[in-house]
Amino acid sequence: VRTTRDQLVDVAVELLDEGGPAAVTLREVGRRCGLSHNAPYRHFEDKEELLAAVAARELRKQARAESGRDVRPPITALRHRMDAYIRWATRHPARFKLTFGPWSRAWPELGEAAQEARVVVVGLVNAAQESGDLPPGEPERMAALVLATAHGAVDLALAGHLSPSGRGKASPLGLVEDLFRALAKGKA
Amino acid sequence: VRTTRDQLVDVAVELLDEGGPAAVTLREVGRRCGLSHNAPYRHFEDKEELLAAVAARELRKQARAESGRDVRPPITALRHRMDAYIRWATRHPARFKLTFGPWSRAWPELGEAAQEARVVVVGLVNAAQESGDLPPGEPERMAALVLATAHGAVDLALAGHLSPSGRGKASPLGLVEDLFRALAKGKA
DNA sequence: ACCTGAACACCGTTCAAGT
DNA sequence: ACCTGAACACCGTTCAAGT
Repeated sequence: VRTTRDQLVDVAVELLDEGGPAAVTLREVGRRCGLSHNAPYRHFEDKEELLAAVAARELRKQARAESGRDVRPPITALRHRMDAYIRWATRHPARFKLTFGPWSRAWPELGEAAQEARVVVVGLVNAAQESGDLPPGEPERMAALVLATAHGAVDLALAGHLSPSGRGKASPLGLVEDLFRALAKGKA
Repeated sequence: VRTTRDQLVDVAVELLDEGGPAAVTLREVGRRCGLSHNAPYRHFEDKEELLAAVAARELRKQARAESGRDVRPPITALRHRMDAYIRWATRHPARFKLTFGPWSRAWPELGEAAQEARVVVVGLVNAAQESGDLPPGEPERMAALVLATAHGAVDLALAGHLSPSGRGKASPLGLVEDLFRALAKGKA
């Protein structure tokens, strides 16, 4: 079903991609939907709630993308998952930044989307441990380490702060692979 | 010297800490300095340049904090450095978020501050390699891995997305220590 | 339940003018 | 060189009113 609410979220993403966070305006969102300048208030408490809905939907979409592929070995599936995350952030930096933006309240919908993304990674880490590609240890914690590295690497890369000097130039995915190597050696 | 420009940056940080990014307003910054509502335009091109000045100053201050301590062994000094970074971000989330916010132009001052922070970490990684606490390998790249993990861990923690489930609960510093352990085992 | 139009208080930015 | 005051175009939000 394509509700007016969904359309408002669509237009918000459109504006976000076009002109960055500053371009997302309740009034313009209303106008692009052919409604009055404050029609959005019939569907969202305020601007922050619209932005939270955008963030939750995009993060959930990302979490479910490419999760159907059942690649072997599991460590490769895990690498593909983190590669998808990094490519998503690189391709849609404004959406990525919004997703982890500063919220003045807690948004359950967004928290659930984040958990959904986390659960997928924990499952892949678990499988990689069973196949012997990753050492034993609490999967939740190891997944957090993998996610933190991928997330931080791509965030620093977007800011242009990921060692732009010539030697030892690092890509976000390259750093994740470095982490996998370090973890794998630890198991031997 | 305490120039008017410095005072404007001070007030901007004050507003940022008080009410988040939305509270930082050129007009209010002017007012709090006892000037007219658009006096800031005599010192900054536009709002973004003021924010970039704030970000650059805060990041540089962070990079230089606790860099004088000469702790042994070097791996401990490196851990202290990352701990300082994590505590800074946790204590001043709005400054941290602003520092890595989305800029429409490149700000050399900010880039230099980031490089300054990076150089410190590269030096500590190098020392830890020489003392045998970290395995050999390009120091720039290993430093990028360490920084990415710390940065991503604290960013996820601020968003409340760092495995808030009971078991395997991870703190940003705990994840950095996990990384050190994985790297150290690799050297043997 | 959803929408409109006027209204209020605010903001970024520009401009003519002052010292 | 630095500052002021008026002005313009915009925005988030509220409210009375319509269907």
